[in-house]
Amino acid sequence: MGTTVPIFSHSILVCPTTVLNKMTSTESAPSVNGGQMVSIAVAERETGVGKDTLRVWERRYGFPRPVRDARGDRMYPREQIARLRLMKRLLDNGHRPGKIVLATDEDLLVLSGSQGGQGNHGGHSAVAAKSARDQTADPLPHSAELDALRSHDAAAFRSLLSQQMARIGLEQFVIEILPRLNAMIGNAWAGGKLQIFEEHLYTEQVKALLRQSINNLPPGTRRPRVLLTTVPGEQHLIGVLMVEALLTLRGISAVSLGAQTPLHDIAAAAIAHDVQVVALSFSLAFRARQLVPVVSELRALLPAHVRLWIGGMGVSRFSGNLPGVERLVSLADIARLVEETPESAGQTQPG
Amino acid sequence: MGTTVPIFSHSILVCPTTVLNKMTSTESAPSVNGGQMVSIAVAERETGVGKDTLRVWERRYGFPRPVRDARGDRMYPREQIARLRLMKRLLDNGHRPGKIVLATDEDLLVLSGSQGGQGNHGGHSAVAAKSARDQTADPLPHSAELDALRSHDAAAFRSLLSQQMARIGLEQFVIEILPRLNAMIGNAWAGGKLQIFEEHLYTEQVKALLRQSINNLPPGTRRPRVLLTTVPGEQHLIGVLMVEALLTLRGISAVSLGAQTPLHDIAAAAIAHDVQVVALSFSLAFRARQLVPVVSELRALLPAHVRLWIGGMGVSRFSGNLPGVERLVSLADIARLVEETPESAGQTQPG
DNA sequence: CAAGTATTTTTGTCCAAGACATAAGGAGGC
DNA sequence: GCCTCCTTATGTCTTGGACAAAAATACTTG
Repeated sequence: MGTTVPIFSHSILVCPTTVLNKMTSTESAPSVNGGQMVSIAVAERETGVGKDTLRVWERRYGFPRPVRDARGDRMYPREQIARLRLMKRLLDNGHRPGKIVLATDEDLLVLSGSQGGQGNHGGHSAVAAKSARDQTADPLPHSAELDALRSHDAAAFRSLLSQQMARIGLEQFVIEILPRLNAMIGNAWAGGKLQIFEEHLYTEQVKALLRQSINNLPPGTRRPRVLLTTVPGEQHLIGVLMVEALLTLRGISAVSLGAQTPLHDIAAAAIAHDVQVVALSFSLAFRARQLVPVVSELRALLPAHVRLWIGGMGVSRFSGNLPGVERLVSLADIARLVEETPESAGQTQPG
Repeated sequence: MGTTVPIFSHSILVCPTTVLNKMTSTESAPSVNGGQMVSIAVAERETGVGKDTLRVWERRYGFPRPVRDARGDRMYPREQIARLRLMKRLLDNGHRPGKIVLATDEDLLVLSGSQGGQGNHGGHSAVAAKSARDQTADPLPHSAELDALRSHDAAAFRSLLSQQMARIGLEQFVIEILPRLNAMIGNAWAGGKLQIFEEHLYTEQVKALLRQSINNLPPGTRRPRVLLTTVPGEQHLIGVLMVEALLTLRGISAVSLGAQTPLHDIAAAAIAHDVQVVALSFSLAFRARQLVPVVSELRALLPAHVRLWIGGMGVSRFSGNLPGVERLVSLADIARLVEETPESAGQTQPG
């Protein structure tokens, strides 16, 4: 998912890290102890907050404050898990743990409901939270798509998308409708108005529709050959699919490697597949600070004659320029970039 | 990916756990240091062996033996990562770390090549390994598909798959060809005969083909309604897609939430979508130790009337039974499970 | 010798407290 | 308003020790 997605931090692929810790018996034991305690491994899995982080929060902020079992191991009560989940969501929206641990549960709920997707980082604090309570929460534009998602009607949602696509065409659909939808879903999720599984459903349906559309197009044959993927740390593939659709629409051959290809392997693949362009997609969930170093590194690994395109919401917030790297500010830029690629000159009609 | 996939441990979406630990720069930095070092977080992601376990192995067995960066942090050379992957694979097959750390790389290859997917647990040891050396090492069956992948010809590879599917039909293709291919790719990858990006390409192509096939079928309408997804920690979606294809082939309505849905949200989705069945896919990359606890936990979260199916290579190696959970030993079992589901009785013809 | 039980070894996960680099926030200057 | 320097906040990593569950081995008994 994700290129252009305003995204929900741990939506579809949040968690994975370390691997689940403690074993099964640990999990069964809790249920014996009154039935509602979970080990630190389970807590990590259920909240998306790492074990180390859970311990350090406990040490620094005094929360969470798990009880200990006979062995001295942490056992988290369900309520703390629930609160951790809430906190995690706020963290993903730009809040800081030091601030929100002090807030009351009520404040957390208000915070999660009041603020939009991104942008408003900074000044948030427990205090700001209270003032926010006065505001009317985020108006969230009404849309048939959102209604379909909220009523869990995958077929209806899919139909709505298909109809729009049929009406305005794949290109316009990808360039105009999808970015808007992505933003809307992202906001709804961030505001707690959409559950995680509803957002998963959205992502799956859009991906399926895009893939279907791409499959129905004749395979691209024209230059430049483009390699599509995301870097490690970026799980969202929607952006890649959107670009793949636009390229294939123009008869350009695109090869997708899916998400999170190690940089070294991207470079190896670029050479093996003999592409002229490598295109990367970055969602808002991608750590902003990592963008420049990662892209620079990949640029260094790639042969000089291979162009590097980067796009997605994660790139939009970055203003600088990197030598040898081309930014895809809007999806419509693809046309321009394609024309600017020398290898394509013979076959595309500029202007 | 992954349900039934014999899979390559970190294929497409390896990482996730906690959030990527060290940053990307960690990943990029190494390339500066001679180009092939990875942090412990990355090592965990790429090998499937937990951080704690990596450290304890180093302490006890002297392997892996990472170098240290300026900060004193472990940096694993690529070769050790490759060896760890091989070891992980053997562990998943019932070997024990204390034995195989002593074996030579050659022995590891022989072991991984000589024995099939599962079954032969028990007596394996380094000694057994050596005797195995007499056997011909993993012959890696020659296949046109593998050749196409190795020559990076996505179109040719896709054609091969399409042709086979057209010849024997989607059902047989999913039940017979794909598991074999997955196993072959997994072996090739584990044996270092396939690069990461080649395996990414494989995964993407198969997923695209499956999705295309599913889209071409009429949407399922019959009971039971099935919810498909994977748990946090399991990124491989191929298994989910395979099951989705088989269900849709039978006219059964399946809803897919993609990979890594938090357990809580799986339960919420099951209720919201009013499904009779939740089906999970586990690849070999999924930590064996976590299977029982995770499944038990989800079972507890789900309403009693919702059935829980688990399948994939990650489940095959588990022999026990869990109350209220049904194992999908082979893909062909789907027919049986469907018939056994009460809600479907009115519409399916048993026996 | 088979089968079952007790004992030993192996193995993964957890804990503690500390260290440190990077991110975010804020101050100051152009 | 934008950029740079400085301070604080935060997450990840480190070491060495501990322990329970699983696996392997030894031992008993029929």
